[in-house]
Amino acid sequence: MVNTNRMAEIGLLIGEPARAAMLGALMDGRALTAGELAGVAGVAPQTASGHLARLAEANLLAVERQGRHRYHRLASPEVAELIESVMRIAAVTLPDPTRMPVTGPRDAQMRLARTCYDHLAGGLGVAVTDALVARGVIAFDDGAGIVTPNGMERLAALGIAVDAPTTRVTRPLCRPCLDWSERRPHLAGRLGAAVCSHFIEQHWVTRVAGSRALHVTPKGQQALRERFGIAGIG
Amino acid sequence: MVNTNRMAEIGLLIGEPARAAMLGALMDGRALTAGELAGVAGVAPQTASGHLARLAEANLLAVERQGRHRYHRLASPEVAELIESVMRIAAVTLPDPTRMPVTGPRDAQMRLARTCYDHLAGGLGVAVTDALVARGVIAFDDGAGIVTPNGMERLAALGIAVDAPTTRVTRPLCRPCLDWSERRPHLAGRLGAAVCSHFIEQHWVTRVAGSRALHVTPKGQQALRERFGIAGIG
DNA sequence: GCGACGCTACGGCGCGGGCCGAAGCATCGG
DNA sequence: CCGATGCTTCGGCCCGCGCCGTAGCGTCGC
Repeated sequence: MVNTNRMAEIGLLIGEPARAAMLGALMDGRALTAGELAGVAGVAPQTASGHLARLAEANLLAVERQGRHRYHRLASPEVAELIESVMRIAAVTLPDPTRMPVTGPRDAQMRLARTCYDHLAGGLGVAVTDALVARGVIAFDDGAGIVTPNGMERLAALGIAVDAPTTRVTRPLCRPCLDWSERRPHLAGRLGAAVCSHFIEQHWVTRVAGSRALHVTPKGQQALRERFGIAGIG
Repeated sequence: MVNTNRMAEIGLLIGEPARAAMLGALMDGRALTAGELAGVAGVAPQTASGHLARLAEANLLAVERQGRHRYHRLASPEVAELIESVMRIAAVTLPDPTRMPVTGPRDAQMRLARTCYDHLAGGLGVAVTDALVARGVIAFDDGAGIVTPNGMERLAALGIAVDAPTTRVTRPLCRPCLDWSERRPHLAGRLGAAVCSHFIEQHWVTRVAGSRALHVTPKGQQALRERFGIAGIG
């Protein structure tokens, strides 16, 4: 039997506004310093330090020191999936509709294009996913995803290479990820990460400082039109 | 942007031993009374009542009154997935290995066969899943699952019918579920639920009172051998 | 109607933990 | 070497909340 006390510990770690904000900020998959995380959480550095120590001690975060900075990132894709589950519930089961989050320009940009741990999400993520489905690269069978027999070749033709399976328990190659803004599945898993990396390497998108939002460059808009038949993003 | 405060609320609800125990107990998909849940959590009825009210108010639980009893169940499959995510992290990232759960006879039975929300898990769940893969009914492509083109016919031949897609956002038909004891994926989703229902209706398995564990009947052992080529379970 | 039972509402106790100020350690720049 | 910066440790304040005792409300059996 899974220890329910251990479950409660996990919940308690998420169940504090400052820590929840930190975990949410780390959902872009990058590593942030303790100071930056203190900023997003809106607490003093000492407070943040304590929170981060607890999160790291529980193996939810991985810490790496570089000079006088300490970089923190989510310990594993499994932790990202956990946070994602929480976000999905948080977005859907609002007991009081009046508490809906405020929508501003930053919110709009997030909805248009952003990262979700290590893959594309928002309008861009869904559009790219739809395009890959339409082109017969991947298929979503009612909530589960697969790569079609010759899908890998077509991906290679697009210049997208997927890492060989890691030695550990294999992480899903092609996983659907239902996110809060679009309420529709988009491409996640190892393939989703590869696509996202490719978009960034080609400078089709750039990260917006201090946010999970992505900016689609003119070069990216051109690539989206010509290679994926997508217009009107960015 | 997803409200991080709302995220913290969700975490806080899980982050209390009594509530975590209740949510864990409800992972078998059945509805339990407030009194039963108080027993599971090891707290007085008044305390349990307060917890359940909070969980219901946050839409994590659905409540149904029947006479002088109040039956509580997880509000949705999404909530079950959330709890499952927490369990997965709880089982994997033990900071202190000495805190591993005690293994007893009850634990052994749980590992052999149990329900996971609404589908089969444990050794039985994995064995049945493997058998369905070997018979070409379903396929798991590196973590994502699909039903093969003629898989539905073969399922119908086995007497297993899957409900027509619900009107709401479709729940995955064939989803892999990685659980804590086997560390291997087993069949979940609507199809997993249909398989589990079929096993129970045919009296191949029976629920063990007060537990998520399942008992495999002699009739069930025969069916497993003849129809799925599975031996040595139960 | 009456008692038993399941559950809920209220009040008060006590503990855990979040918060920041002050101080202490490392690291970098000059 | 010295100051600035990033981060952590310690200590004390205080709020939140989990807990149960008591009491109240609805439902069932007789």
